Amino acid sequence: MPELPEVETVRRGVDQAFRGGRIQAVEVYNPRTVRRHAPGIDDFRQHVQGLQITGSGRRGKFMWLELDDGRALVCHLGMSGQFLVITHEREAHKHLRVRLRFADGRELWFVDQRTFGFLELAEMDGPVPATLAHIAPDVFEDEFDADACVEKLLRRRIEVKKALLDQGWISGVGNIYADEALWRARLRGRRTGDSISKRKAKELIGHVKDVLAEALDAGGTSFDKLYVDANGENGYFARELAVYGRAGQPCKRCGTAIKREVIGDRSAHYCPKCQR
DNA sequence: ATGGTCCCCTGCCTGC
DNA sequence: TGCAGGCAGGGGACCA
Repeated sequence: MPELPEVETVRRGVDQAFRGGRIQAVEVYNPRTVRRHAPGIDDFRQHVQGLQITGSGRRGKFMWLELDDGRALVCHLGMSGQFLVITHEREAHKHLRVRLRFADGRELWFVDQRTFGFLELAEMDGPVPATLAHIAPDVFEDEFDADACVEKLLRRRIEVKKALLDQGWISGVGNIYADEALWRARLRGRRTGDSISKRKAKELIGHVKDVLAEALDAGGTSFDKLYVDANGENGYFARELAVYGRAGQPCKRCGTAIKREVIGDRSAHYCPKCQR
């Protein structure tokens, strides 16, 4: 579910609440959530408990908590993952998968309905965890190279929409913001990378950055209870969406009815008149 | 390396 | 009312 703006909003909330905190105990309620930790649940618990959170980071839709043993607790929210800061005792959430108990009595809950999310322990490899080597920098990172990105897109034969969802090219963009950036660029997601002009490709990258930044300012996009920030609050970008989820409604630029199609097994929303 | 297919899950909504 | 099918914001394993 969550894309870069939502993950960044969550990261900020968790960082603010728990930077400097010490993890006293770890409880894993669903083994699937730590499936990427090969040595298993017990090993995961033993290695995480007792550690202090010294900071946090994010690349694309992956976030991590830096630990005082030099490693990182890497987290991906998948389609429905949430981190909730728990300050007062309350009944466990139905989809609580992992509970981190802190020395001061507070808790950090990893709640995840669909269990596509995961937590894993990773060594740091420079600025990012080693397990994220295959994930490209996102548009807000210093390492992000817009010109190289454009050149790469122009050589790709897949649809631009698919390329935007490829985390090895640009990370952090998911189905919502891919559609929104394409609409802003007046570009059909069906077009292949090698069929567009360099100018259009540059424009698209600019719109990706803009839409992600605006969504982050609004605290992300919430359609339902599956995305809330670490304090349980909604984001407000849904009202700004131009095409995502608006099939049949008028284009905010030209009034033509927005259409929905399927590209790469995912729904794609676009204006048939002003996107070419 | 690149591109395509299929799978992992749970819950909600629609139509028969 | 019940049930099947479609759909949902993601990533990765595996294949050609």
